[in-house]
Amino acid sequence: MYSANSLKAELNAKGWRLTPQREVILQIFQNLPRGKHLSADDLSKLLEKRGEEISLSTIYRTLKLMTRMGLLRELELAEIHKHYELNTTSPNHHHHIVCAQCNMTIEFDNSTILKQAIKQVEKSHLELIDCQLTIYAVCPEAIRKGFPAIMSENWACSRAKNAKDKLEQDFLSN
Amino acid sequence: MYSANSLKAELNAKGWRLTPQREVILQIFQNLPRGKHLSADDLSKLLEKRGEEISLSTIYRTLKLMTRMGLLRELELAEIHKHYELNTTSPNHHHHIVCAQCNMTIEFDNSTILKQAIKQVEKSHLELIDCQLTIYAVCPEAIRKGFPAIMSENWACSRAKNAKDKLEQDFLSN
DNA sequence: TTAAGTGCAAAAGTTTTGCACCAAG
DNA sequence: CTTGGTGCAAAACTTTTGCACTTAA
Repeated sequence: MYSANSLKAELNAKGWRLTPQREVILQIFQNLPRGKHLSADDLSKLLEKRGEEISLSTIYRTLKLMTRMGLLRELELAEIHKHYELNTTSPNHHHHIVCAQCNMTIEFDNSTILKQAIKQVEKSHLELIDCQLTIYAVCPEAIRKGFPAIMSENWACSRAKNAKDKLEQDFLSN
Repeated sequence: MYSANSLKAELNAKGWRLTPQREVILQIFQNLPRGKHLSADDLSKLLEKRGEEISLSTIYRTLKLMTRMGLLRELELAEIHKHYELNTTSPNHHHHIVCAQCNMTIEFDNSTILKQAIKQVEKSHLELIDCQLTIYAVCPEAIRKGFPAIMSENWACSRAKNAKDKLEQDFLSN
């Protein structure tokens, strides 16, 4: 977990500055319940709700910066746009399964994957920042309903709906 | 490799139709050299160059459809927008390493990853469509130049530049 | 002090959609 | 025939940028 001080140190070492905006944003991600990700827009709305509004441009710039620094991971789940979460090593490092039909997302742990990533990166003489295994699959409900067609474009299985409700209930509306 | 006939069968089974546009698009992906990916826009330009223009809306709709069908894989590499390639099982199934600094992309094979994905999917009672391990790393040149800061926003290491030139030379301009 | 960071508004892209027409099955 | 697909143009979004003003170091 990053303190404001270590963030400052890391930024300053590169000629960058610690600003209140950057501190707040990192804090939000640090307090995000496991398994929740935020898009630029989610983050903006959340900040607004908390009365700490930060301009969208700054949000975009900060997300990009922190991703490049290796502090955040950029998730590309399903067709929804980019989401971010904290980039942590063990014990929270995890991967995702996404339903190709309804975008439902499940997290899972798997230490073998990280080991393989380390192996590959060493082979290419690179420095590892993050690795994400994204599995695209179809959930049983979607299969039953006749994947991959038949259903309307914005059909979502009940699991996906629950997950979405749960996200809002857990986090965005408090 | 999909023939026009098997594509037709798969589409028809779901109440969809085989159109010349869909056939051409699938064919393009089938003939794409290994390691090349196309964005919607690349595909559009390529088709135009070949004199088989297809409207951008149709391209977007087709890419989405084929991804949902499991025919294409949607790649989310670096900060560049979505790219697509054929979704193949062995021997062409592969994964990507992306430089967080310059977006250079390297492909690699690793059969362990697919095995892990199958394990995870079975555990959740899902049906596998695709799995992609994306490794974010920093290339040596970027490290030397002082990653993650100092360099300008659109700095790219020489490897990235070469890779980009190579793509154009290999494929887009012929 | 001074260079980096922010917010705003505008611009640049990318992706989606409504609708009339076309064509596959 | 009938229903799904296409192309076009417009709309909707998301993300980036130029610029004047702040502010961290």
